Amino acid sequence: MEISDLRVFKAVVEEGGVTNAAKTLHRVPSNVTARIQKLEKELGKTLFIRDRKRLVISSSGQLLMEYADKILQLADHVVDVFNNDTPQGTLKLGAMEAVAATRLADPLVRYHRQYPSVNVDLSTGPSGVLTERVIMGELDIALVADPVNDERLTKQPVFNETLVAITSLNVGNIQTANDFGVDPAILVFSEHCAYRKRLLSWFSEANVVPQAMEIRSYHALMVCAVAGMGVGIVPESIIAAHPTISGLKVHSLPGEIADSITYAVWRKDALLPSIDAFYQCICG
Amino acid sequence: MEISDLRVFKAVVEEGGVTNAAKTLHRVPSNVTARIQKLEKELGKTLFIRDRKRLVISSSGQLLMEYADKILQLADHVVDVFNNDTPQGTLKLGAMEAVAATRLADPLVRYHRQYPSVNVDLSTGPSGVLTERVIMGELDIALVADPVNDERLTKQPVFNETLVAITSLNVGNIQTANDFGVDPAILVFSEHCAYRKRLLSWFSEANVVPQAMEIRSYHALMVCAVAGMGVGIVPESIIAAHPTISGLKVHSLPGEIADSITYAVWRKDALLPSIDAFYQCICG
DNA sequence: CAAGATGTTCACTTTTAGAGAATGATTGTT
DNA sequence: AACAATCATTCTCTAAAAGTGAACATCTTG
Repeated sequence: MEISDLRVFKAVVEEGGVTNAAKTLHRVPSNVTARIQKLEKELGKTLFIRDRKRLVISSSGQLLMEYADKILQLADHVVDVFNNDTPQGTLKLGAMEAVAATRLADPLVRYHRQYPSVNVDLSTGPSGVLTERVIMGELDIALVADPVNDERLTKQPVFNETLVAITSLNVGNIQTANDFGVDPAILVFSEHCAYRKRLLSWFSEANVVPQAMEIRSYHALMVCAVAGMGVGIVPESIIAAHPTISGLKVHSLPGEIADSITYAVWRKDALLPSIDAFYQCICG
Repeated sequence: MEISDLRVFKAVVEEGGVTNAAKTLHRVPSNVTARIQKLEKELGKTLFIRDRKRLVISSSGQLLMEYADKILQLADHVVDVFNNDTPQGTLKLGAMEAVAATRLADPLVRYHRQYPSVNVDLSTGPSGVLTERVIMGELDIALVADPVNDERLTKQPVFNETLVAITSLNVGNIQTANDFGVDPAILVFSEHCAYRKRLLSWFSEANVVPQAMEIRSYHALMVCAVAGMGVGIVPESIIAAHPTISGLKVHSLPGEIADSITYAVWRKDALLPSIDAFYQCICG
């Protein structure tokens, strides 16, 4: 039983005969007869009552018709969905924690308002992991910092972030990596965090190897900085998003460390309308 | 897009590759590749991400998978329904009014208890019309009196009815058709009622041409008989079913008129399990 | 009763699906 | 590091199927 068989069957039922069905299907009557007979043989039931050269649908035929209608409706809907450029289905979105915490709320609200039939599935994680998941097809699109160059990916800048160092108030002004004193501790979000790499590269220029502490939330990270546990590196926007934390000293960093661009990355061959629509949404 | 295409697609997704899918489908890998490519070309989307000779389902593929699952489930269910001999669907049942009024309640309750997934659609009407509707496939099975012989039909006796004449109390005993007096009126259910024909044939033997009044309910018919409007012919069971009506005089009729058999009739080529099950139900 | 429809059959052509061997790229093993 | 195993794909060839068109039997209609 194939979808085309059901199309023929439905045509015969609706057009009320082989001849008319053949006309609407742009087929020849003998072909229609053959396919109906094939269906009847396959299902082991007579689908039509032959009443003096006229076909009248039988009870078995009506039973089949119920299913055929549903199946054909689904099949037609599939090609609709694939041809229409209306975003739908599930958008698997990835974002760094910092982005998810500060930049994502507004675009997501707009996106959902504009395309309510899209279900957004958000994962957070470090940039490298997110990018890999995009390449592997586990994510549709991700918002990451410092993405690798990969010919399979499209890469578009979406946010400019300024990274700052944060410490407690009793730390003096910072000009170079040496100003953190001997054996400094740094507070980082995760082992694979892109911002952490920048901080480390700054320290390594000054031949300082800091001790790293992983803290799994930006809020906690700031609290730890206030408590004098070490120096953290966060986007400026994170601080703006947590105005309730006081006793935090914010240090500017040199441009090559401070200026970070968040990119949207997605596979070049992933042409789902929901992906494109999301990118439009995050730009505008 | 055919159902077999979706089967191949689903196998590739579930088995995680062309090779294993080919194995479970008892096909050759090249064939599986070809059908996936055919699907991708047809839908205009890449269904799988080719990651160094490995296939990973893409977002478009997942979207298709949702539909494919539903379609395949329906398709499999169809063959289940047609192969299984479990009654289901809609049973289009026809019955004479007299049968529907008195004999049908019990079997229908039993039938519905035994096969709750069958929806019964009951029509009433005169025997000739019901029989014709069975032949035309509009009804699955009908309970009728005096059915025509038709080679397309199976005919099985199910009830023995005894027909009686009913009049008001002031009518004397009836031996022959002459005993109704001159210019008698007869009360009949409908123009095409099988019982009416029997009554008329009895009168015609006595060269009496009665006036016929059509009454569309057996209850009303009995009330009219009590009121002395004429003589009615009804199955004995109808009287038993209306014990509240008094003042009714019941006259036995000669055997050849009185003895009526109600038959179940259905098309020989209508092999729906629900039909067979109903016949079993009405016998036992 | 003739003329037109209707569904079916049959012989034939065209299209499509499937098999099988070869290839190139990748992974796992020794 | 070399080698075998695995995997998806391409190509050619064969088998199966879908489709065509003419002929036919039956039924309906004017």
